[in-house]
Amino acid sequence: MTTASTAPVFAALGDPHRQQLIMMLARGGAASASSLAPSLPVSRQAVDRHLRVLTGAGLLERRRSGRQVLYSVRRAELDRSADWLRELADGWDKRLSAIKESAEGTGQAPALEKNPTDK
Amino acid sequence: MTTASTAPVFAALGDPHRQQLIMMLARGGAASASSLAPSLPVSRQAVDRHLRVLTGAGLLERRRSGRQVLYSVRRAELDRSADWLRELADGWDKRLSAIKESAEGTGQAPALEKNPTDK
DNA sequence: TTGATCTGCAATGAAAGTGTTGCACTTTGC
DNA sequence: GCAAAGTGCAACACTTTCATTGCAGATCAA
Repeated sequence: MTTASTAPVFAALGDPHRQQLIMMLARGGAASASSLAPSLPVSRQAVDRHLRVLTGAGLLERRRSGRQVLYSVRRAELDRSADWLRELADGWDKRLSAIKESAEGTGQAPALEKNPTDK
Repeated sequence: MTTASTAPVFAALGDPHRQQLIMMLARGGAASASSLAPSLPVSRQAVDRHLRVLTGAGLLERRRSGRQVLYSVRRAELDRSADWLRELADGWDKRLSAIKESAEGTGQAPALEKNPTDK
């Protein structure tokens, strides 16, 4: 399964400035740190560091174009993380269904209160 | 639109231990910090703090049951974050389509290189 | 009431993240 | 070559996060 490999992606998306940057890139197309910086209340260097964090998480792509470096969105990684969330939610849904069924069968409160890890 | 309100959720999901905890809760049902702690290589207090972070992000629900406190998954918040990701990916897709269309019309490389924020 | 179990909270320290400034380097156009 | 524009990187301060230990308080069963 998709274990903890999505953690860096979520960590990267966990910063408001980085969210803003990736939204700007998704809507406006590829852009450089210098061109994005004026839209944020931080320095050009700080923006570049954020973009590198996003790139490191696999969410962005870097490529050189003349004297500037352009960042653009990598959709695959977005999809992967969305899938992880969906699987998590579905797992929880199955759990709820199983509990409901069990409750209907026995007529009493199910194993929700039970510890999954007794030692 | 869903702006930066999902940032705390992603930040909460950005830690491997917290991912592990929420997966355990989704699969095993509600549980307390004490019962979850033996499955992780950290102390009971550390686990409780992680669970509180997840709760603060809206991902978990706390309720008292006798002498223990049980945490369980709140599906709504998972869905909200998954939606945010999907919108982001879709936005990028639309952008790509527009570029492709523009390229077909003019017969040359489109605005991918252009800065969206000129100042 | 007593003892065992579980939670709540404070203090502490190590580590990582965020943002800044300053400067060097590369590329481009004249 | 020279200047302008853009990127790369290092040092620094500040804040936050992660995890620990220790102890107090609450709850339950006998």
